[in-house]
Amino acid sequence: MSAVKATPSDKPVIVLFRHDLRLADNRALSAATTSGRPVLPVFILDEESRGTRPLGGARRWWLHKSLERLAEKLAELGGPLTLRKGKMVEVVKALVDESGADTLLWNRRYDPASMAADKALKQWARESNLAAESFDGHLLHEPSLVTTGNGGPYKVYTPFWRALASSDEPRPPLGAPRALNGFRGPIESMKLAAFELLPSQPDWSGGLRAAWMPGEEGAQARLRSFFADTLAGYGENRDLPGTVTTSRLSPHLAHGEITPYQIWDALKQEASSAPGGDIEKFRKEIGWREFCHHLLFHNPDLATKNYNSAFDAFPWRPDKARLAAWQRGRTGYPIVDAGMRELWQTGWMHNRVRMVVASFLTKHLLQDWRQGEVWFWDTLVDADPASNPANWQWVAGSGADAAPYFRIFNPVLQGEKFDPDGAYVRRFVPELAKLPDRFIHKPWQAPERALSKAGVKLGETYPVPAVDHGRARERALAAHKEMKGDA
DNA sequence: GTGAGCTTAGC
DNA sequence: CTAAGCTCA
Repeated sequence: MSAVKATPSDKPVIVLFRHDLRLADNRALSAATTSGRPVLPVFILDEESRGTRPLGGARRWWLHKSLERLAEKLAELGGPLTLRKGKMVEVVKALVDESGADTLLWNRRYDPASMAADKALKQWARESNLAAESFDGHLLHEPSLVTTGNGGPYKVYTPFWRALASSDEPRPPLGAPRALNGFRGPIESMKLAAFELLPSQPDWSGGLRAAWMPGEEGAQARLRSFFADTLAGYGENRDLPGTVTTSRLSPHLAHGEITPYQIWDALKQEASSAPGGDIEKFRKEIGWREFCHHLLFHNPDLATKNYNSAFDAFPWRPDKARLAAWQRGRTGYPIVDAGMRELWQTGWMHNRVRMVVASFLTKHLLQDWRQGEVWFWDTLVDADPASNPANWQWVAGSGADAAPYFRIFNPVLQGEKFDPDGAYVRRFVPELAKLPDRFIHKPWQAPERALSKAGVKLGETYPVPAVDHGRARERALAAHKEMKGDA
């Protein structure tokens, strides 16, 4: 807010929206509105700045829907959203020229390309005698400020979490501005449709529309229903994909429709009335999100480079047919196929199943984790530049604080343990729906009579397993030995 | 230097 | 029961 006060003028203030598509707990927007000066809210679709990773299809759909809602709400407040396309710095320069603005405000981003673009923007503002100020909102703790006793980055989650727990309590969230003194000058805005964020032919977004309500109101509704229906028992139930057992807040967080400060505060209030392990368990998940950003901050190549460089020697076996079978949910392992189909249909996958499918791709099929990371990036509505690569590397064994490589998930046991009645498999792999519980996770073991009664013809209506679990496991362990040089 | 402790399990 | 170092204070 200091940047605004330090520059007494009636000139407009530009507020940049990026992945902070909300009015509440938006410090940049609040700083602008409380200044009393004309406010020009802007969203720039930047797919050109150096190093920018183009958004995947699922996030593009979400972005369209969320911008639609944000624009409506800003218009109601009196300051319509201006849409532009191009390199962040160049477009802002043009907008400053057109509007006469002398102040730029934004909420900070933390992926390497975005940080570089924002740094360049601040540099240009300084050289041009413009005020520029950035604010927190996306993370509870600045990744650069969390350090070990030696001043280095953390490599293990638990000490990182302890460090967060012993640091300052996150600030309370801000409310939404009640009014907005919108800039009145003639500023041209692109039409949202011109961003071309929605799928054209064919329109695959029906499942996404049915599953989600993008936008700030959808995020708050999700938070409320999580607290009302799911938080009690979260610690125990969160591993069960068959019903709603997790918060499902991730896409809202990824787009900044809700902030971790708002969630943290809500948890705190809930804890005062109903203390319990479930709340702490969920806090730790917020902690993992922070840890992933910490890892990305200190390892800008996290999405493309093995965190543990020993894995550079891992003998992956690239195979397009196997990759395609995994992507389309046709591996012959029901829990894997259900997960991949949930992803394809809804743009999201339950956390437990993400681990199972990632383990299957990297260990059973020996496909490079980067193949999986790219697929998730394109298909997840919550695709996050930090969480996605960090968790892929965690599963693959190349990441920070990764599980020992020899712990290879058994997709049958995982299915039987976490989807015991097969409800999840039945929903997303309907061709197996009529199989009895005891065969739902291993149809190849079902007697012919049970299969025909359920209308299943292995190899026709549902694939035979792409690999045998036991042999695949031995092959993965051998590959790992080869990597270590003691093959 | 030293010791405690380490998300998610399989055989 | 296995099996791996290695981080962090």
